[in-house]
Amino acid sequence: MGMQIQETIMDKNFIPVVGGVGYAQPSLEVLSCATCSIRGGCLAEQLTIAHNHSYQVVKNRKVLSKGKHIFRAGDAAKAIYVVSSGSVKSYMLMENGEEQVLGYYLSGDIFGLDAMGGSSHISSTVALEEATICKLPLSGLENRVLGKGFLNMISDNLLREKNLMLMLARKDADGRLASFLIDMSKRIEKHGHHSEGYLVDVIKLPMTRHDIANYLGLAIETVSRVLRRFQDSGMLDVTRREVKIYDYNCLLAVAGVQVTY
Amino acid sequence: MGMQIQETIMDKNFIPVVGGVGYAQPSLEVLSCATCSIRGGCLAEQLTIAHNHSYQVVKNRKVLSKGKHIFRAGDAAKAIYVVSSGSVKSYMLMENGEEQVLGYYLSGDIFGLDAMGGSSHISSTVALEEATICKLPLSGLENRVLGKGFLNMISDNLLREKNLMLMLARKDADGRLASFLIDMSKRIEKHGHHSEGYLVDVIKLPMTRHDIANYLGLAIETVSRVLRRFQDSGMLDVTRREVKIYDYNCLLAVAGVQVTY
DNA sequence: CGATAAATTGAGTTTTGTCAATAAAGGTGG
DNA sequence: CCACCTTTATTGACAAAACTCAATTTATCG
Repeated sequence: MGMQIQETIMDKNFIPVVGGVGYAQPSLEVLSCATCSIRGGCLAEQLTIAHNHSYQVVKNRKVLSKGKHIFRAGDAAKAIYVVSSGSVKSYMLMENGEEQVLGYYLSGDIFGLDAMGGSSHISSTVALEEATICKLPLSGLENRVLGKGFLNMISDNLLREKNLMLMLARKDADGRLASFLIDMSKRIEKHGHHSEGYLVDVIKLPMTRHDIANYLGLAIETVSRVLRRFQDSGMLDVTRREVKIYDYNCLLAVAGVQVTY
Repeated sequence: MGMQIQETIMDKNFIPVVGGVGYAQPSLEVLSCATCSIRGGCLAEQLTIAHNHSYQVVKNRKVLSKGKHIFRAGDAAKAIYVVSSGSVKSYMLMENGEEQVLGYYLSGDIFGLDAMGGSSHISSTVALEEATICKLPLSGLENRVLGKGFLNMISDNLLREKNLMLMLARKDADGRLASFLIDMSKRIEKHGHHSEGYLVDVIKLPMTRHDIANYLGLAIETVSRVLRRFQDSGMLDVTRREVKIYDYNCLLAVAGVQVTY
């Protein structure tokens, strides 16, 4: 692909590296695209697949420690981010200071689309654990050409939102937890961290019960109790953040309807 | 604006008309852009503002009677629709045959974005009353240029979804109903159907209690009871589909937090 | 005008939230 | 490395919110 990739300092948090294979500059802070584990190809290339070659693609990659923000609501930013490893939480702060969790992004997920159209982000994003984040500066998103990857990204986003809406509008606490666990399990599996070949699917939840409850519109006590009930039924085992799923089909049944294409 | 507007038959439901002023062909079925009451300019123009003039803009407008579908889930369609008058309901049918209402679109609202990325719509849209719908065929959405209007559209959509999510995750029945009424009131007002200068804001709900309940994730009896309670408190009057709002500020207080820029 | 659909209202049950106490884990500094 | 403190999670008892079932009234449509 005859794409121009250039070293450019974008901001003090994200240190740019040369993309492609063979130019890795390994360090604790800066990683190259060569070590990227994202499957299905690099988003930056997809985003510019129908590109007229007059723009430059800059890829920045950084390791953020737990609790560090990628961006905050109000930040003027026209960029899209990709989780290369670890996990992040997207949330909004309301007038009363309360927080509403909007979603979680795991390895391979794309986030930061809420800045489109507006000049600044409406939500904030924070690392839930040590995470590697790729920043794709999209200055001048206007007047750019839509690649297939871009449309798929918007489409995936819409589908995920519809699923969440469905969950909040139609499901009880059991259904919400089951849906949540299935979603997490699927997404972890998708990106290669799944223990294939085993009967037991073990997932590690990167967020607190408080965050799960907030996201699902439940009280944290309800989250605890439902997980306890799931465990008592033999469907799974929970030990704090670690969940061992024994009966995936049963979990699917409890979750009820899902939205898919 | 040097835009090419051409008469082209797109499908049997939507009969194309010549855009601009002076070429109206009034009939019960076909209306021209000249009679369009959408404020803030035509979307078709905004969508192609940075256009390279090699594509053609086709505008189709049609009056649909109550219960008629604009599109159904699975329909292969790359188009965006605008409500010129009346109202429509967006919903999904789940495996068990149950319906989930995703949203309502009133005069001036844009819908049909769920087809982006995928080759077909994931939701269905039906007229709640007699409605005039403009169809903007966007064949070859890929490789088109993003105008500011397009980005704003996506941005507005995101904001509305965040608000719904917030409502379903954090608000009780009272909050949901209050938010819903405020949202409807605002959107009716925005497009000029508001009784300006009066102390009483009268809105006509185009959907059934069943649809409201479904959308808000409540039982229809709860919707009835909450509206009754609102009426007893003197905040508003409800007579079936007609709502007279006496104390907008009180309604705002009950609704609680809202998401805005 | 009658039949069907939509909306209201009441009674009782279920689900979920709130308050409170306790236990376990993780982090910090001596 | 351990003790301490803070955060996170669990569990129980009770209260509040919302749902279901059922009956009735009121519109709407043919």
